[in-house]
Amino acid sequence: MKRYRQSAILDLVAQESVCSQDELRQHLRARGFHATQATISRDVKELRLVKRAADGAYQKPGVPPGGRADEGGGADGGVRRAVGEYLRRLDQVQQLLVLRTDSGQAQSLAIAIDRADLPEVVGTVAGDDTILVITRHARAGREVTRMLEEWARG
Amino acid sequence: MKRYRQSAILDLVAQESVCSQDELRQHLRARGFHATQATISRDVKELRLVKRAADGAYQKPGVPPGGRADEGGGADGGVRRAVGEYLRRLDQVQQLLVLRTDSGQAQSLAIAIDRADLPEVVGTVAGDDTILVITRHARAGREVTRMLEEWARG
DNA sequence: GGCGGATATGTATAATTATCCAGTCCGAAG
DNA sequence: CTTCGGACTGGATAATTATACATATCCGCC
Repeated sequence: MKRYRQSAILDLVAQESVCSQDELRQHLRARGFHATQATISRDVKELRLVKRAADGAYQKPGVPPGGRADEGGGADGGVRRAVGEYLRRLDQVQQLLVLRTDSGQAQSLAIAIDRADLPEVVGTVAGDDTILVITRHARAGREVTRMLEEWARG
Repeated sequence: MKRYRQSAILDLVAQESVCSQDELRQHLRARGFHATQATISRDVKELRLVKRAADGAYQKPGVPPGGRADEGGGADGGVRRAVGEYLRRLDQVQQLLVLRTDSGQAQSLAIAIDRADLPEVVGTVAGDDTILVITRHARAGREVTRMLEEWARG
C-alpha cells in the first residue's frame, strides 16, 4: 500500500499546490487512499519532499528552475521518437541491455527512457554513446528489447 | 535591522544544519541579534528558505550540495552522510544495485561509496542521477542493500 | 503452531511554525 | 505639533507537523 500511496503523493504535489498534510490526506482519500496525517508525515519525510517555498506548497527538490514544457506529445510518445532517432544497436545479456547510439547522444536517449518510467526498467546509466539499462530479470529484459526494437523500426 | 538579520540567517543555514526556528533564534542571539520565533518565521518566508523533510534542515532552494559539519569523523562517516543526503531510491537485481539520486548528484554519492571501499562492492558506475553498484553476488548485494537502507533512514 | 524481528500504521500528544492583534517607531502631510 | 500610514516586531495562540507508544501484519525459522 505504501508504495502506491507515496506514488500518488508525488503525483498530487506535481499537479497541484498542496500546502498541508491534511489537504494531502483529503486528496488521497478522493483517490481511494485512506491514511492519517501521521502516516503522511512519514511519507513526506521518506519522499524527501520539501516545503515552504514562501507559499507553503510541497514539492520535489532538485528541479525548481524554469519549467520545461513537455514538448513530446504522449508521455511515452517521447521515448518512441527518441528510440527511433538515437538507437543504433541493442544487445541483451541476461537482465542487462546495452544500447548504443551515435557519439554524444546516449544521454538524450537515456533521459527519454527514464521518463517513460517503464515498469520493467530498474534504472539506466549512460556514458557518451552507450547506455546500460538494468531490468528486473532476463524475461523483463526480453520484453523491453522487443519493445525497443519495435520502436526503432517503426 | 531586518536586512542584517536575514543576511545572518542565510549565513547560518549555509554553514550548519539548523532544524528549527528556535535553534536559529539561539544562533542569532549568539551573533547579537535578538528576535522572536515569530519574526524568524517571517524572515524564513521572505527568504524563501525551504525545509528538507528528510532531516528537517533549512536550506536555500536550488542548491543540492547540503553542507554539514562532519559529525561522524570516522572513515565511513562520509558514506553514511552521503547516503543519507543523496540516496533517493534503491533497487536490487541479483548482484547489481541501482541507486537513484536527485538530478546531478550521482557522482557525489558514487565517489563516497567508492571511498568507503566496502569489501562486497566490486565497483560503481555513475551517470547523472543513477548509480550502478556491482557486488560479487546476490548475497553480497543484499547485505549492501541492508546497509544502505539503514544509512538512508539515519 | 509459536517465536522473534522487521515494517507499517493509528492514536494521542509534543514540537514546531504561522498568524492575529496590537504596540512602537519613523517619516510625510496637514 | 498632530495625525496618518506603513514597516517591523513581540506575545499569545491557532495551525501544522513530528513523534512516542501501541498494535497489527507479514515473513523466516525452529
